Amino acid sequence: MKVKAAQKVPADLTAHILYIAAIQFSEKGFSGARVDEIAKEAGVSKSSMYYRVGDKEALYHAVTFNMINKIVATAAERINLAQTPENKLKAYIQTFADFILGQPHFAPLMLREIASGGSNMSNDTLRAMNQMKGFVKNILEEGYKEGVFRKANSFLVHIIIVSTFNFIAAGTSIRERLSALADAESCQCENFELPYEKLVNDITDFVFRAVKITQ
Amino acid sequence: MKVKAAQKVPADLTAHILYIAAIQFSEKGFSGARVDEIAKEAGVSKSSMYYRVGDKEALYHAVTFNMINKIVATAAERINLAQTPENKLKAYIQTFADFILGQPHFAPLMLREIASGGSNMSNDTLRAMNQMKGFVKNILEEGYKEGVFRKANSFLVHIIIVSTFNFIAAGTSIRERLSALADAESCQCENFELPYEKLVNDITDFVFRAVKITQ
Amino acid sequence: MKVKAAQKVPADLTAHILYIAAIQFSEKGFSGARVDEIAKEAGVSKSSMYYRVGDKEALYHAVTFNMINKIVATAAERINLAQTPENKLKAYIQTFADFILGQPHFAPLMLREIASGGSNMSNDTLRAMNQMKGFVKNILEEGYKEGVFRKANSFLVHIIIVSTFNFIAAGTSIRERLSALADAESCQCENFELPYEKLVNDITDFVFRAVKITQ
Amino acid sequence: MKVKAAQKVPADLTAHILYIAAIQFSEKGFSGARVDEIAKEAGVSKSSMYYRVGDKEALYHAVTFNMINKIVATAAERINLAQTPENKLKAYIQTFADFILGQPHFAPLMLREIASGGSNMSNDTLRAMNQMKGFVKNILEEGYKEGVFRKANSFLVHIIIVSTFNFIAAGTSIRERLSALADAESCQCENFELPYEKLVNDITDFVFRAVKITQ
DNA sequence: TATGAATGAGATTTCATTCAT
DNA sequence: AATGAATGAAATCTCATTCAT
Repeated sequence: MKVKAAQKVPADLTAHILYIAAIQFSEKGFSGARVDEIAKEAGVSKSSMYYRVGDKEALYHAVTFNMINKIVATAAERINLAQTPENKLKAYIQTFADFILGQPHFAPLMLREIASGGSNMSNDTLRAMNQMKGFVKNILEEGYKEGVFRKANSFLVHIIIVSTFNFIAAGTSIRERLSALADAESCQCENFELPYEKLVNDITDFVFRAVKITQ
Repeated sequence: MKVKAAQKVPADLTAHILYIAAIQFSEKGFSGARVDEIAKEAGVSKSSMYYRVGDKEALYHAVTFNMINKIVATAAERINLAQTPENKLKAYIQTFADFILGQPHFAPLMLREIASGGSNMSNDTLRAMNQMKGFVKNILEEGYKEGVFRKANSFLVHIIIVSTFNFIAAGTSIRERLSALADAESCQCENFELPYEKLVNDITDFVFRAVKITQ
Repeated sequence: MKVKAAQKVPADLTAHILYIAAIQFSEKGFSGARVDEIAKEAGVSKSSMYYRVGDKEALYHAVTFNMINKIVATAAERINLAQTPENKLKAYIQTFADFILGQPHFAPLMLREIASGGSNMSNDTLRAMNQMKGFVKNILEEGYKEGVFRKANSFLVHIIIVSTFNFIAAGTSIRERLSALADAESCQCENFELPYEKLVNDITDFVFRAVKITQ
Repeated sequence: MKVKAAQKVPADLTAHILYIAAIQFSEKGFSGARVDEIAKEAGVSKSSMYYRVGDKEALYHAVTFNMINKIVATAAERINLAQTPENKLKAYIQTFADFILGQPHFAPLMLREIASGGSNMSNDTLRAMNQMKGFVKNILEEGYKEGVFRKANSFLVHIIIVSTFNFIAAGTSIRERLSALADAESCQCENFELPYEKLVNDITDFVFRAVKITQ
C-alpha cells in the first residue's frame, strides 16, 4: 500500500477521484469495487490514479479517513458552539443526521467498516471514530453534573445514535425494493419514507426520553 | 445461479459447508469471500460444493435465508407465548439479543446486507426481514390500545433495536483493537466490555423509556 | 510465493513447464522473462502454470534448485566411484563440463544467480552450491595426504573451474556475434570455436598444473 | 533508443546519473532496474535523465561502455609500461584485480552481460571486450618466442582470469549469506574471506603455473 | 534546461466455474 | 457422488516514455 503525498498535487482532481471512489466503495465494498471502474467513472486513467493516490488500499484508506475526519471535526465544532448539555447533545445528533442522511455513500461505507471489524481501517481512522464516543461521554457527564441528565450508559447512547442513522440511511434502497415487492404482491404496507425533519425529531426525542431526568 | 435440491443429499455435510460459508461471508463479505477458501476450510472439494449447494450466489442465498428464517421463526414463537405487550416487546428484544450477540457471524452478515442495499439478498430473505418489522408494529399497537404504550414510531423502534444489537455485536473486534491501541498509547480509557445481561437490560430500558406512557 | 506440491500432479507436464521456464529465465533473466511467454511456449494456460507450480518466483526457484541439485548429485556419485584423488578431481571437472557445456541454459542461469548475489536463490539452492565447494576441498586434502597434490587454495580451484566453464558456455553467442562483426569488418581473427574434448583437456591440464606436486 | 550528446551538458550531473545507474543495473540487471528508481536515487527527475542521457537502453550502453573502456585503456597502458612478458602478464592480471575487485558493481554487470549473450551490449562495448583477449594472446606469444612461456591456449588463459575475478568479486554477498546460514546451523565452515593481496597472488601463481615452461 | 503530471501498453495474478473421470 | 485438473476472463498493478510548461 502506498500513499502518495496528496498535497504536492492539484487537490481538485485527487478530491474528485476520492469522491468517485467513495461512491464505488460504498455501493460495492472494498472487494466488490473495481479500480477500473473508479478510474473510468472519474474520467482518468488507472495509472493516473495510482500516480495521485496509490493502490486500491490507499484509495480506500483515504476515502474512509476523509469521511470520519470531516464528521468528527464538524461535531467538535458544533458541540463547542452549543451552551447547554441538551443543546450539545442535539448538536451531536444533528451532525450525524446531516452527514449520514445527507451523504448517501456515508452509511454503507460505515456499515461495512463495522462489519469487517475494522480490518480495513487505519489506526488514524480508528482513533477518529473513538473521539466521537468521547464526545457523548462528556456531554452526558456534564448534563449529569448539572442535574438535567440521569446517569446513563454513554457508550450505548452513542451506539444507538450512530447505528440508527446508519441503518436508516443505508436501508433506503432496501425499503424501496420492499415497496416494489409489496406493490407487486398487492399487500397493504405502510409507506416507509420518513420526512427528514420528522425523523431527526423522533430520534432526538427517543434519546432525550432515555437520558433526561424524569420527575 | 443454480440451487440444487439440498434434500437429496446427506444434510450434515451440506450444513457444515453452509456453516463455514457463513463464517467466510461474514468475515469478508460476498465479494471478499473466496469459493476456494470456503471449500478448503470445509474440507471438501470445490466441485463437491457446486454439486451440493450450487454456485457462490446460491451459497450466499442459502446462508442468509437460513439466518433470517431462524430469527423470524424464533421471534414469532416467543412473541406468541408472551401474554402482555410489554412481555412481547421484551421477547422481541431478547430474540435479537440471543441471535445477534450469540452468533458471532450474524451481525457482520446483516450489516453488509444493509450496506449493499440488499443487492445480494433474495426476495425470500427480504420478505422475512420485513416480517420482523411487522411484529414490532403489532406489539406497539396492541400496547397503545391497552394504554401501556404511547403512540410511537414503530419503524424507528424496530431499527433502533436491530441496528444497536448489530453494531454492538460486530463492533467487538474494533473495540478490542481500540483497547490495544489505547494501551499502547497509555491513555486512560474506560473498558468497553459490557456484560451480556447488563447490555440487554440497558437496551430494553432504553426502548421502554421511549415507548412507555409517561405520567 | 507459493509452491504447490508437485508430486501430487502428473510429473511430465510440470517438468515440461519447468524446462521451458529454464530456457526463458536463462535467456532473459528473472525480470526479463515473461510468464505469458513461458506459458505460451509450454503450451499451457497461465492459470494452469499457477495451479501446478505457483507464481513467477516459485517457478524460478524450482528451476534453479533442480539445476543445482542435479549437478551436485551427479558430482557426488562420480567422485565416489573414482578411486584416486586425481581421478576424483577429473570426475569433478568432467561433471561441470557435462552439465555446463552440455545444457545451454545452465550457464546463463548460474551467471545471473552469481551476479544477483543470490538474491533470488533459496537457502536450499545455496546449500547445494556450497556442497560442491566441499567436494574440491576433500579431494585436494586427500591428494595432499597421499603426496600427489601440493597444498593449494581449494576455494580458488573450485571457483576457477566453475567460473571458467560458465564463461565459456555462456560466451558462445558473444563469440558468434564477435565473429560476425569481425567478418563484416574483414579483420583477421582466429576462430574461437573450441572442440569440446580439447577444451575439457586444456582446463584439466591447467588445473592439474596448478595442484600437482612438481618434482 | 536515443543517445544525446553528453558533452553539451554539465558533465558532473550526467556522470553522477551514470554512476547511480551502474549500481542499479549491477544489482538488478537491465530488466530488473527501474528508470524511476535510478532517477530517484540520483536525485533528478526522470525527464532530466531522458534529456541528459536518453532512454533506458542509452543509459545502459553508456554505463557498460564506460566500464569496459576504462579497463581496456588501463590494461593497455600498464602492459606497455611493463618490459618482460612475465611483467606484462602480471600487469594484465593486476588490472583486472584493481577494476573488478575494486569496483563492486563491475562484476555483476559483466556477469549479466555474459549471461545475456551480449544482447544488451553495443558493438563498441563488444569490440572493446575483444581487445582484452588480444592482449593476452600477444603477451603469451611474446613469452613463447622468448622461451619463458609454453605454447598455451591464450583464449582459455584470458577466460580463466576474467571469469575467476568476476566470480570472486560478485560472490562476496553469496559467501556472506552462506556464512550466516552456516552460523545459524552451527556447522564448522572455514572462513571464505580472502585477503586481497593473497588472492591476487594465488591467481597469478595459478596462471603462471599454467603457462610457464616446466623444466 | 528541467520537471510534474499523465498514460498506454503490458505485466502478474486471481478466481469462479467447468469438465473428464 | 465426488474431485483433481484446467482455464477464460478479468482484476490489480507496473513502468518506460512523453508532453505541456
